[in-house]
Amino acid sequence: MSDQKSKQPVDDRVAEALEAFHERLQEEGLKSTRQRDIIAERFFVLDEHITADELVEDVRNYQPRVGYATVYRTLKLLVEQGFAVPKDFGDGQTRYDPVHNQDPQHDHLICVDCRKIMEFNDPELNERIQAIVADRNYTIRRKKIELYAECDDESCPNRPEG
Amino acid sequence: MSDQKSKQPVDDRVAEALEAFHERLQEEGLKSTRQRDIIAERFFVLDEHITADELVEDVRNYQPRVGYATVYRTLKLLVEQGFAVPKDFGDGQTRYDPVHNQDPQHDHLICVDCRKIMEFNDPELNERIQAIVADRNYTIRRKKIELYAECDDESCPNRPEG
DNA sequence: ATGAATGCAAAGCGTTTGCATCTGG
DNA sequence: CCAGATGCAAACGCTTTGCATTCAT
Repeated sequence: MSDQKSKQPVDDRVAEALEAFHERLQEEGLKSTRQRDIIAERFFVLDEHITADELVEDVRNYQPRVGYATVYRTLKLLVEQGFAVPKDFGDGQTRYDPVHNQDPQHDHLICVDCRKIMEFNDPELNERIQAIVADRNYTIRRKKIELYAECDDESCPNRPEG
Repeated sequence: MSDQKSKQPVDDRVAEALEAFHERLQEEGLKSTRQRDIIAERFFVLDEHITADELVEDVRNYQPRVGYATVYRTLKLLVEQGFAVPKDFGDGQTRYDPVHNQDPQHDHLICVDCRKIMEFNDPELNERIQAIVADRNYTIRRKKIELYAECDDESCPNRPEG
C-alpha cells in the first residue's frame, strides 16, 4: 500500500545534485545566481512531479519577486544539462522530474480517478524494452512509460460518472 | 493521391469505423452533420499521429470553411466515444490516433533525431505491464509507452557525431 | 566593466468557449 | 421545430520572449 522512495539521506542527494549542477554551470561558463541556485535547490528538494507553477510558488517563499520567466528558464537549463526530465501526464501542464544519478529512470502509475502518481521501477520491464529497441537497431535514449489505472485507495473518489 | 500504407482493405476499415461512429452518434442522440462526417472520415483515413492542425488543413480540401473549433470539438467527441486516443510526444501539440477494433493499443518508438514515429506492439511487454499493475492492486485503463531512441536510417540527419 | 541573468509585461501558441446563425432528426 | 452543430473571433492557460535593469565574474 504505502510506497516510500528510499531511506537514503535526502539532504545528501540534494547537495550532491546541487554540487553537480554548480560544476556544470562553471563548465558551461554560466553564472550561479541567487535565484538560479534557489530554484535548482527547491527543485531537487521537492523531488516530485513538479509543475513550473508549483515551483514558482514554492520558490517565492525564499525569493518573493522571482518571475515565471526565470523559473521556466532555469527549468529549461536543468533539462538541457540533464538534471531534469519533462513529463506530460495529459493535464495541460508540463511536470519535471529531477534526474538523480542513482535512481535513473523510473516510470509512472497514475490513478485516473484521484490523479495520484506512483513511481515504479521494474527491471524486467526495462529488459524487455531494451530488447524491443535493440531488435529494431535503435539506440535508446530515454523512455516514457505511463500506466493509467484505477487505484483501490479508500480515499480515492472513484466517482461513478454518468 | 498515393498514400496507402498497407495492402489491407483500408477502405473497409475506415468504413467500419465510420459506421460504428455513426451508430454511436445515434445512441447518444447526437447529430451526423456533413462536417462531422468528413472530419471523422479523414481522421480514420489519415490514420497517422495527426495533429488538429494537420486535420484542419486536410479537411478544408473537402469543406473549405471548416473551423478549428469544429475540428477540435469533433476530435474531443471521437476521444470521448473511444474512437481516438490523444498522444503527446513533447513537441507542443497533441496528436491523435484512431482506435481500431483490431489493433488495440500500440506503442511508439520515436527517433530523437529525425522524429520518425514507428509503432510497435509487444505482447511480452504487455504481459509485464499487466503484472506490474496487478501487483499493486490497480486496474489498468490505458497505457502510454514512448521509447525515444536514435534510429539507424541513412536518411536520418544528426546521425554521426563525436 | 561587461556580458549574462532577472523581472516585468507582452506576445505566442495550441486549444477552448461565447454567441449568433444554421441544420438535421 | 428546436436542441444540437457550426464558424468566427475572442478568451484561455501555459510557456516564451523583448527589453531595461541588475548582478556575477
